[in-house]
Amino acid sequence: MGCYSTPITISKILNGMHIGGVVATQDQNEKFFITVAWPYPSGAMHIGHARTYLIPDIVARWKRMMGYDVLFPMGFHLTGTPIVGSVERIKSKDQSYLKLLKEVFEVSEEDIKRRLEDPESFARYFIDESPLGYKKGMVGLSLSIDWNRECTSIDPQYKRMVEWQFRKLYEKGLVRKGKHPVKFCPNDDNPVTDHDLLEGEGVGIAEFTLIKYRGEDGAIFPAATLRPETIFGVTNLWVNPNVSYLKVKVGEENWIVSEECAKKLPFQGKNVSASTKKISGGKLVGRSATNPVTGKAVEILPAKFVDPGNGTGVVGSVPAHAPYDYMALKDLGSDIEPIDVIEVHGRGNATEELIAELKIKSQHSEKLEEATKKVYKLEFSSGVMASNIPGYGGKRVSKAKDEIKAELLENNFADVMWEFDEKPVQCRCGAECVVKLVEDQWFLRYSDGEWKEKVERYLDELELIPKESKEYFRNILSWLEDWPCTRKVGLGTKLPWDDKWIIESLSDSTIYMAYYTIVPYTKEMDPEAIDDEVYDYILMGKGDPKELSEKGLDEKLLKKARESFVYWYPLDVRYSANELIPNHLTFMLYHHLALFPKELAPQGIVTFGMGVLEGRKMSSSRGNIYPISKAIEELGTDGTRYYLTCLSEPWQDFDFRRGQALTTSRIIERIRTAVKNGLKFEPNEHKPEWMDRWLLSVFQRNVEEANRTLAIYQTRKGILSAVDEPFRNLRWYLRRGGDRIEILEDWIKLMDPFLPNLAEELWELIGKDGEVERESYPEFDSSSLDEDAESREKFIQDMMEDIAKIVAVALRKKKKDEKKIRVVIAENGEGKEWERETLKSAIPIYEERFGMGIKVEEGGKETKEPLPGRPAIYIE
RNA sequence: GCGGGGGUAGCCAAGUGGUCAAAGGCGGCAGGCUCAAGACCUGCUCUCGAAGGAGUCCGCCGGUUCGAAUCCGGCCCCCCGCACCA
Repeated sequence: MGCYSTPITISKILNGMHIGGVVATQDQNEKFFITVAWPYPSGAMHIGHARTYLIPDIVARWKRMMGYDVLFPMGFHLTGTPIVGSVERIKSKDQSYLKLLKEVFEVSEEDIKRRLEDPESFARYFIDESPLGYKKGMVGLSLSIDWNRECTSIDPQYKRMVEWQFRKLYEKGLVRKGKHPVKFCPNDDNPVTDHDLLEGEGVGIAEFTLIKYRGEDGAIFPAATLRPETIFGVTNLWVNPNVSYLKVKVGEENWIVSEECAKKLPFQGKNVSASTKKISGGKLVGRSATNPVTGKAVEILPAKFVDPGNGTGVVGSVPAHAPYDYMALKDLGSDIEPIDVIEVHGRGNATEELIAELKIKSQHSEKLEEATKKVYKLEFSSGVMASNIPGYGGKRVSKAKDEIKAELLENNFADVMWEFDEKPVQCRCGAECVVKLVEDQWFLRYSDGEWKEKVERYLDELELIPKESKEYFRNILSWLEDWPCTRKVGLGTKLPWDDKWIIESLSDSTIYMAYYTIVPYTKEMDPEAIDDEVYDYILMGKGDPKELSEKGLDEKLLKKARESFVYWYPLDVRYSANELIPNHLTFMLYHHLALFPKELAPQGIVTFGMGVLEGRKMSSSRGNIYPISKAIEELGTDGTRYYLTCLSEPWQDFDFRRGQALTTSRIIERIRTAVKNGLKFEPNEHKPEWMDRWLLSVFQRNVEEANRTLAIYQTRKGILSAVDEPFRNLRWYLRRGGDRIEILEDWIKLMDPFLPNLAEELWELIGKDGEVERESYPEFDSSSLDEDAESREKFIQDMMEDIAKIVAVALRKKKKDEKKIRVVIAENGEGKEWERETLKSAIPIYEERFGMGIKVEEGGKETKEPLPGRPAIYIE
């Protein structure tokens, strides 16, 4: 297999031509600033990444040829924990990870030791050095990136900007401290993300209300519930007679909870004094406790369904609305009557009905789970509080729930604790995770009404592609809450006013597009000398560069940085994955709108669909990736570009199939061959006189379509119009006796944004100097349109199809020897001359195609009269 | 559960009221070129049909309409996101 196009790229690299990239110029043309989500270099660059970076490259190249000053930069995101985690795994000789490095990422034993045992060096390895790394992949794909702007999220100058950004937000009151429950590994003493879990991915955290029933001796039985509104219907409490309970001191109170619960409470901000006083559940049975709201005493009864590992191990019993409670009372033979506190319009008690319907016989029935869910859902969505409930009668359950809970908490009648809504949740280290309440976490206040509204309003001005994503954004805003923006571990920028925290990775990369505009200048600055005033000047135009220069910075450099920012900002289009809409892209809008005037917020967002490989999710850890280096080797640079582009539009999902890619990408070779052959043609006198006009005409239609679709970011349609269609037309033209390829120059220009290496190669081949990419992109010229020529060729093609049908039917099971085709044109048709001339020109291709002689006649005394424009066809 | 997207021929994928048996690509088949293979070129690729026609077809079921892949209602199935994580 040939690397069709790579030799040119490589020769450019050798000639020192900025490794295939393109340096942005500020020529005071119209500017176009385009960025794409920067990669996190924790492994090999694969074909999915390749498409992400290729699509904006096509647009950047097109805009450049359209005469824009284009800025298409690239940086690398190193913030966060995965790289640090990978390095840890190497140090601890994690065999499965080492295997991945060696076998999938093709890292040598030596490089693992030499380069990968430090996070920054690890990242640099996958950015610069690895043959499977990002930069080699991007260069190999001929991406026209301005590498002068390369930067990372841990460059000191970048960190200064993030510090500036956070202090600004802090001053505006948009960052504040708060509490939040998280998944936490007690063994590692660290919060865990879903990614770090052995089991329990996607498990949610549910907030239980602990209702404080006071026992006779003053000890509190905190009954855990998800339904505080049922407190009015509690008839008794449940404990499990077979488990141990502890009396522990929580703050000033004595609580009786299960042993498991006593271990969890300290993680949830409860001040718990250790206690060794065990009480068996059985011993609690028979005691009584007082309902804090109704003041009624209720008895403590035994129930085996009570799970000591969930909540407190103490449960309030609401037989009217909880199937478990109902059955447990039945099992005990108790005469306690259920108390209805929720009504569902138009039906009786849902609990009793379901128990009857599902034929549930005891508290051990498996069907109780199902019944419980149904009752809960029904009563939550369509239930109202019974009319006799003071203060809440008639209120919707969904509303009353929160109000009652708030009231209970306010009166110290209740507390809260968190539990996973599914179990088990197990850390990679094997330990069982707990819910921890992080107390001094910093939050970005995305729930802030004013801030949120700004974003919401801006959505209407923003160009969103595909436009469906606007609905998606709106939906995100409807539920987006405050975002915990700091972490204890990982790479990144320290929170400027509280340096035990590191700014979390999605929060430190919300305005980095602004940073690209100034990298060439900040690189020259001493990071120590950069303070908030410097960024106030560069990004907001405040202050005087002359005064600032006294900090030890070059005044000219400062001015240039400011000019560059002003020149390029705002961002014209942002490319990113649609899975980043719920976080990064939304945050990007928030931060821009908080820090800059609306005019400087990103103008457009294009979101990518998902990619899969051979129908399966791409996954480095499972080895299901197709590294970009391999793609370039097997398909060639332009072959890879071609296949990735025509696979689907950017926002659509795609399935990369290597086998298909191998055959599809052969088009590069076919075009090359066709052009080479086309150059050798001798003038052909049999060519119909309109053929050249035809070729120019249909080519103009391709030009129009290519420009139209690129302008709306439809690169798939774009490549079909710029590459496939002209090629198909060219082949028809040659088949029809065409002999001079007048469109060649423009066609090469047209294909350049998509297949730059092939374009350059052909450009040279046809004897042109310089580079195609410096030429102007062809623009639609309606004066070349030729309706007559187009309808003639259309007529010929339609007739060919009709003849083929008739030949197939007429000659079924017969030999075509000595048969002839006779085409009879209507003699009364106005266009009979036109028809005859057109059809006669096609005789050679018809004869070749059908292997029979063909006659074109007029009139005739056939049974069926031919219609004008619809000649009759006879096989005889 | 909530929200977003989707189900079109062997596969991928265009297609938003008639011009649709449905573009294009891949695969398959046949022919040409070639010593041969690859590449390249041409044609065929739902069923029936001795004349350009007919039938069936776009996840399933109904409806609107002279006419539905396309519009409306209901159902089934698939993918993605639901947060402290890049």
